[in-house]
Amino acid sequence: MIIHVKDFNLTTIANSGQCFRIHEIEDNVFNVQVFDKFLRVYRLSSDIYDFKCSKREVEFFKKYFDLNTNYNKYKSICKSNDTFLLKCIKKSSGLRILNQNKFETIISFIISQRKSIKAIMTSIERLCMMAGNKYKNKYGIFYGFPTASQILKLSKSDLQKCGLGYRVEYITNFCKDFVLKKYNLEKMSKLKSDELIEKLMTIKGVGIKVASCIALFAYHRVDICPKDVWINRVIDKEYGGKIPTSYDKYLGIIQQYWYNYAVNNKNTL
DNA sequence: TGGCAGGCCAATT
DNA sequence: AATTGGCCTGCC
Repeated sequence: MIIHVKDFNLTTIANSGQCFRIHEIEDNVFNVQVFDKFLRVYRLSSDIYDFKCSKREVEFFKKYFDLNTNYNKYKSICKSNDTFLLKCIKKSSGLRILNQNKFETIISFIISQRKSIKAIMTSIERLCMMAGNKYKNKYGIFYGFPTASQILKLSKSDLQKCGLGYRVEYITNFCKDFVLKKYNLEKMSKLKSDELIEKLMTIKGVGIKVASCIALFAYHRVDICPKDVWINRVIDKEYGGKIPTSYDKYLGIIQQYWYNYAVNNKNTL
């Protein structure tokens, strides 16, 4: 299915740190995995992509990639004298905040703490191979993201083989609570952003940073800004330690432009 | 090849 | 309220 879309760059998104299962396997060819779904994507030109899936699934993935949103409304919040942000936006065109699977995002960002993106990807891939559904298509063999009960079927030593370390108990704790329906992830969509963060932080192993990532990347709370070392560095060096309050409404989006610029220009920050 | 990586928690001031 | 040590492991 051919998709015409402006301001969408899958390479930038794959490296944006918000997702861990989008791989550019060769130039302009992508494997996209979202929970138990697989999508092959070909980039035909900067504005034309070929999504190899049914018409119905296209709607799912358009929502996933947030393609029904015009990002100019976010970009226009940038103050005209904020040359740093202007530069970030310019260098990060095509970036989008995904609408990710909530369960997968919670587990993934619990794993993310004190790990590099590469190490996160390795851990998640192993976890999927070990516990997820195996399926085959003409593009190869793939593994779905495991459900809570699939994760709970693994022994502690199996989980350790995924390189999860001390996070194992965080993950099994949450999976147990989840199957007991202590958390209704869909119902939590109704919470206000601060209440959502508070609720997410009741999960053991989820602090303010991980909760903010979940709120932004799975609940699409574009006002929430996860603050990692790079964002703190940007705030310190470019804004004298204080973020302009006029960005509040879309701070999560702004953060993503900052982050993308920062990690690609580590020497300048 | 040691130090660090996109934190969190519990204990301590 | 703010600071500190410990935690597991993979990666550069």
